[in-house]
Amino acid sequence: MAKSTTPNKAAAVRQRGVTMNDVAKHAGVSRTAVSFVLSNRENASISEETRTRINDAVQALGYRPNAGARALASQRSDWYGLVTEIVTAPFAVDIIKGAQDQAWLDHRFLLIAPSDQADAVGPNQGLEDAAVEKLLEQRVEGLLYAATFHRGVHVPESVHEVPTVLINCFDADGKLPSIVPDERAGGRVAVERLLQAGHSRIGVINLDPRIPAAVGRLEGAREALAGAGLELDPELVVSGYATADGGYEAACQILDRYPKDQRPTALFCLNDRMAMGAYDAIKERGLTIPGDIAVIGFDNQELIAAYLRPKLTTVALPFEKMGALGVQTLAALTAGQPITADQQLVDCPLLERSSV
Amino acid sequence: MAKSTTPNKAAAVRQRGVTMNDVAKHAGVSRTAVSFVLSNRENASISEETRTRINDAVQALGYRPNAGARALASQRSDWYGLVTEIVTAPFAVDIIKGAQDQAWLDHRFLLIAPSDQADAVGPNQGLEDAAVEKLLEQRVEGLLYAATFHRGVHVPESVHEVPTVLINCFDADGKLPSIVPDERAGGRVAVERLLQAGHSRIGVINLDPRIPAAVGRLEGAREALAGAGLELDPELVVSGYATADGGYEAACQILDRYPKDQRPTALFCLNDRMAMGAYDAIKERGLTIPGDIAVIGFDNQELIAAYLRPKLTTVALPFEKMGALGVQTLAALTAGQPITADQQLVDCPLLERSSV
DNA sequence: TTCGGCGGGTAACGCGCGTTACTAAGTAAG
DNA sequence: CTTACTTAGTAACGCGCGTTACCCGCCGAA
Repeated sequence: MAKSTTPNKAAAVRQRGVTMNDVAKHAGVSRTAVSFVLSNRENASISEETRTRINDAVQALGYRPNAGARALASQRSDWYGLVTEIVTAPFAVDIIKGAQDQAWLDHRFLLIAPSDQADAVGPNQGLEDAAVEKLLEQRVEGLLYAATFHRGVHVPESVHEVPTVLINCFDADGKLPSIVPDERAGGRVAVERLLQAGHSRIGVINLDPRIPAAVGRLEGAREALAGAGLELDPELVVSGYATADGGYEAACQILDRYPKDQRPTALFCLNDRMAMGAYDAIKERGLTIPGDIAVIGFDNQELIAAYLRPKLTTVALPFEKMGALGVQTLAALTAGQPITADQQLVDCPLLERSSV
Repeated sequence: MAKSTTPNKAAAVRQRGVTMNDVAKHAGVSRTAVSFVLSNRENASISEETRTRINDAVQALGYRPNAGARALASQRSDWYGLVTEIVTAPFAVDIIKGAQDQAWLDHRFLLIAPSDQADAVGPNQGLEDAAVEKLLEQRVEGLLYAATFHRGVHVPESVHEVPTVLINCFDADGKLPSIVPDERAGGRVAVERLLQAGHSRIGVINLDPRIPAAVGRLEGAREALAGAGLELDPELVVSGYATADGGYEAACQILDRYPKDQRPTALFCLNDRMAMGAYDAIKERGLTIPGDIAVIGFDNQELIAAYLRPKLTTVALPFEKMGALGVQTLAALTAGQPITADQQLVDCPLLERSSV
């Protein structure tokens, strides 16, 4: 095939890398000694002199340990598997970042495999099972299972063979530990912020009321209002599609329904995309943000929130933190901590920008 | 530590998984036979009967091959390494998706390691080298190196130990093959679209003129105009920060500089964030999109382009395709194809929405 | 002198699997 | 009846490393 003379060393002869044995010979010691030094065992007695001889040999030969062989011999791979639809539908990528960073700190590797939960009945049916299977073949020590949006999920059977933690979703069968955003506290903090800014008549642009996010955030809003001695006016809550268009329409409804002096002075949009649409509705009516109407969002989709004009004050979904926490939890489990099915709630911090 | 009685099988006794030997015993044959069957070797002669006996045993015992051991014995890992800052700054996540999908098809695994090119002088100095080192310890057969935005990069020395392909960036030292978007063709197609819609006076909101994306896209715009017998009026090209604010200001300049009848009727924004700002400037002046001013963007940042109102017509950066192509190219290299330093250009398709 | 302990190592087994001999029985050709 | 060739398999080595059991020489104590 390769007729050109351009060298491709790596492929031409898959050159035997330098092994521990080579190092041992070079240093004039046994391979065992090398092993002891490299994994600096406490109770091994190697003189300082040979120790440096060995280290020198490692340097000289450019020795690089073979992780696979080590895994085989030591019966531990230092790998976690992350199976997620985020690979196919990147919305919550920061989960990967958080998990990756934490894993890196813990000297572990993340094997990322694609899932496709979203249309598990579609053509990709089985992809997920296959992914888990592949990960188990790699002898991962634990599994992380992450979703793009907060919801209940059914996981493949085989995840139970190994410690598993769910991220941004929870086990519909109630057996596995999970890590999810504290939607309720987030909703509370959002509305409290509006109250604090002097608003008392607050419109809510709601998501599909059946999803956990909507339930939690709305509940939080209610709590915040209650804390100020107010109640949530059901008339001020309008649901819409979770898009800019949906937000636009919902905002139009709310804004046009009342005479000027009864109009809400603030909108709590349950996600940033809807806030984006609400912006248009508000501007279209010649109103200013936050002067006439304050807007607060949810999700902190950077691309929207940070680039809207004025920049959108919003509640952030703690993807990165959830990812990190997932790895930490998994580390505890693989270390032998008993597996329970509890949910860890992670705070959704308020991000102050300029729309309130 | 674990005082609770909740079981944690996986950690309690790291139970020896069932091995090929177990399967062999169960089927009453030698391990070799099992190996032959499982890797269904052509030239091995195993009777149909024992073949099914073995397969049955595999099923019965729930045997799962140990990928690590296989890699060790066969001297091939089936792993590619992907080192990228995308993990830390997710903008071009779709590269990962494309690569992942293709790898999956090729029965290979992607080991994703973080880089931090962006601030390679910062606290993460060395992260990248460490990442490559770790990947090599895992005996990856090839490396993918991806950047979040199109530019020249310097790669760690050790990548040369193994076939390597750059994605969305190119080797500043001119040694490695790379895969980059065809910015020029993209710029051309964008402006051609505007010309086709009848616009001849086109304003350009430019990026920092030094980056490859700006150079290419502008060049393409120039070509398109030349194709229509027009020239690019330098006065109509305004550079700004690559943000919504930058786009807003640049658009203001262009729109306010001319009397109504000399005003450009279309804006080519070199990225979607700037287009987002341009939208505001246009709407603020009581103008409509695309009625009074047509707008076309670049990048296809879904979160912006698909949610702006009207939805933004834009040129897509082919992240996913580049990722896939990266894996394919790597596959060819690891198969022995000679390594050359050429760049593969990938088309940037026009995405028609509603702003033209 | 003998015994035990200690510092400084090493031989050798096994991790789970791919692979290359090699064997043993059956069959066909000479 | 040999010889040769196929069919159906197996024994055994090695991949690179962790780990356990053991060994050897030396020194101080009994």
